[in-house]
Amino acid sequence: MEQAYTIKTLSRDFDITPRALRFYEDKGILSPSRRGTTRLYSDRDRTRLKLTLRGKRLGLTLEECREIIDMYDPMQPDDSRQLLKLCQRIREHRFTLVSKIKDIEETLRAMDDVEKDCLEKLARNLA
Amino acid sequence: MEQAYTIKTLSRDFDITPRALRFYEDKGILSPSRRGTTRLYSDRDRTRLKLTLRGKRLGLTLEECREIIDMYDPMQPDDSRQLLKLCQRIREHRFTLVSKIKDIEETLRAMDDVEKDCLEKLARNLA
DNA sequence: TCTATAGTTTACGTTAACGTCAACTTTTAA
DNA sequence: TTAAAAGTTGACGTTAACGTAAACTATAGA
Repeated sequence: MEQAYTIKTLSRDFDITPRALRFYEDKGILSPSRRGTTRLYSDRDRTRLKLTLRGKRLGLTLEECREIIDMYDPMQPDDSRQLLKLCQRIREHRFTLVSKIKDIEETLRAMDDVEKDCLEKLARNLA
Repeated sequence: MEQAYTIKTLSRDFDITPRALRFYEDKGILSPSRRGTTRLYSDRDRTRLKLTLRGKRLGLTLEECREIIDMYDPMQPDDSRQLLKLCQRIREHRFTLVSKIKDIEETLRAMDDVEKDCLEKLARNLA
């Protein structure tokens, strides 16, 4: 069954402000229905929000988040031309994500080195 | 031997504007020396810049980049107290990086699903 | 019924990360 | 020597992503 969320519960669940949720609506990321004048968020809104926040953590802008989420939204076209385009976009996106992982792994390696030096110094200090 | 880079070559090498380099200097990330009034960037500046841009790609602010880079900068203290603190910061940082990798991996999985659906639809269209 | 609590819109404020002049100096190549 | 190219310092402009305050409305519980 379709669950509906108020702006407060959703903001609590994801630890963001109501202001942010309204802002995301302005940007076309969320599109809650209304009971009277009050916003009611659907499960679809919920997952789109989740994806948005994940994208943000990875350094994407809200606009980029929206593009990608729209692109992957369940309702895919039947048009072969569009489908092919989607596949290509996926390839590109995968590429940037993989290179991001590489960035992170390089950073982790550097951190390991520093940590090693650090522990060695500590050891010498204790000796 | 110590290499020195002009603002133009450095901006070309990393594909950013001179304005950005001056801005990073304002923010305490770079500290080029001067020949007269002209900036001369060292190898240290170069690696700090590289790390900064990597941090940016991962969604860090310039301030966060600076903090982390300063923290990891070769000249580590000898004070055990400081060294221990550094180790703890490394642990925390490692944690956020690892969770970022998880975010990416989840995204990649979702992309795989979409791609699969996409290719299946394409196949049906051709049949 | 009345008040407290959520919710709404409108609008201006703020911070980060530069872009974009403008006005000036310095250096390099012809 | 002189003109073009590169560099410098202000200073103001811009965009993203909200924060914040004001002024108002709706609704739910005592």
